[in-house]
Amino acid sequence: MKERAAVVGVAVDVAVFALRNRRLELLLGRLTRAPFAGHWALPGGRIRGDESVEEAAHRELADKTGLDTERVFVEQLHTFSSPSRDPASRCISVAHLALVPPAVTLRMEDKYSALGWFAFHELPPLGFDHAEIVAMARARLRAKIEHTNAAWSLMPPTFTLGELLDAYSAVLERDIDSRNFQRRVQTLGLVEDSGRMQRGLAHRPGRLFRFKSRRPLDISVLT
Amino acid sequence: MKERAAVVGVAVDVAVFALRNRRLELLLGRLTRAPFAGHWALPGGRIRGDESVEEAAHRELADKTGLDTERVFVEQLHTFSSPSRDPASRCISVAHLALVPPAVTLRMEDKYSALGWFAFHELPPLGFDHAEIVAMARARLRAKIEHTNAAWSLMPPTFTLGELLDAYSAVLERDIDSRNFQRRVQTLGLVEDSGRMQRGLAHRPGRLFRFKSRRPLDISVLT
DNA sequence: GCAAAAGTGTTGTCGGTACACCCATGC
DNA sequence: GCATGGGTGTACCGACAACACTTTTGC
Repeated sequence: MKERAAVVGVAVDVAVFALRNRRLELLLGRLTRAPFAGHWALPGGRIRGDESVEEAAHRELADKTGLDTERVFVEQLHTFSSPSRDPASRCISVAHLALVPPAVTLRMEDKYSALGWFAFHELPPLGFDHAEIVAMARARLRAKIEHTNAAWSLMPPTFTLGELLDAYSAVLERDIDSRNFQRRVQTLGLVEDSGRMQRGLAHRPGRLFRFKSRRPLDISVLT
Repeated sequence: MKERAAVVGVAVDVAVFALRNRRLELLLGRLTRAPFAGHWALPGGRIRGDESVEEAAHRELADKTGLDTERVFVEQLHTFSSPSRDPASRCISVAHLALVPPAVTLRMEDKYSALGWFAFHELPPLGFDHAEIVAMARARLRAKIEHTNAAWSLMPPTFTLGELLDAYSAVLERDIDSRNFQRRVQTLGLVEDSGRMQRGLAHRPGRLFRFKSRRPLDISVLT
């Protein structure tokens, strides 16, 4: 092999997070092909000749979830490039972080024998170096939630402030004072009252809000 | 071309920053080979078969500056992958951010006809998409300086608190109250008095400090 | 003495945290 | 009534910005 022209494959892998059952869940597929056939892994695959890695990540996500580019938060995370990370062939992976709303219908492909959501604290063993990718994605998610409005992407179209708090609380894994949280979100002026309320609960119903804009902002809802 | 097995080259490019002449400067090389022969560009090149992109970035840096891995801050920045970014061949670039101390002796290679430091606000036109890389590196640098102790890597072995302030001030491009800055750095307890003082200046000499540890920390010296 | 940068002390203000308290719904 | 979560008001407290003031050098 000529040193200066190493043959290297380029793939993308996407850590897709959603809030389901009031906890953080991650999307995984069960691989059908070697290496790591039978193992669970992040959705991903080789990039094509005419697309950037971002386009490849969006394509992967659209293939699996049917979600279009507009409704999903996707951000490049890190490029993993250890020469030994793929035992079958030299292949680097440009890992991405994606955040999607709770209601998503999955679509299978022949590359996977199964596709499903896993509670973040109950993940199966993962193929390749995906455990490392997941750890970094988790850390990045925490940082994004703390310092930006990335939680927007995890919410359905309308939600109560209590549900928004649940999102923050699930990602940060700590309790947040709901009273201070409410005030803070309201005074930031980034949500607007949808005019509707929750119904049919055994407690005082909350107002249903929606985001004024889905635009990403470097605004911390916390401190 | 088969869609699933696109032939893609993988390169690294490194945005190397240093503080020289009390301002922020960037290391550039003048390319000798097409495309963009004669243009200035970030130091970089293809990765080899047996190394990760981080190792390739460190190798580039060692080749150009002689600095070893211990004395340099290097961090992956972003992977640039537009199919049209290199007009000669499909090649993605894993861009890195590097911070080095002021006293560095450069070493030329045949890949470049010149190698030198440029004041950040007086950069020449750059080849490839390196202007975009530089912009992102600059933004990342600002964020690192604000939220971590990354400035450590820009300082010589000993320095006065005034010089440390100059570093922050040059990167953030704003004035900082030197009195509050002093107190803050001292009370953080991350520097220690070297016992020596500045000499030969037309004003009160400052104490020379050194960092207790070069370890990267997520500690903000500012607010 | 004067200029310039190194340091120290003090004060006011802003923002977050903690928490007491009331409201609305189903059962 | 009771349980549960929604929502409002307020007081304390610490961190930081602002700035007055002193110190130490070279000329």
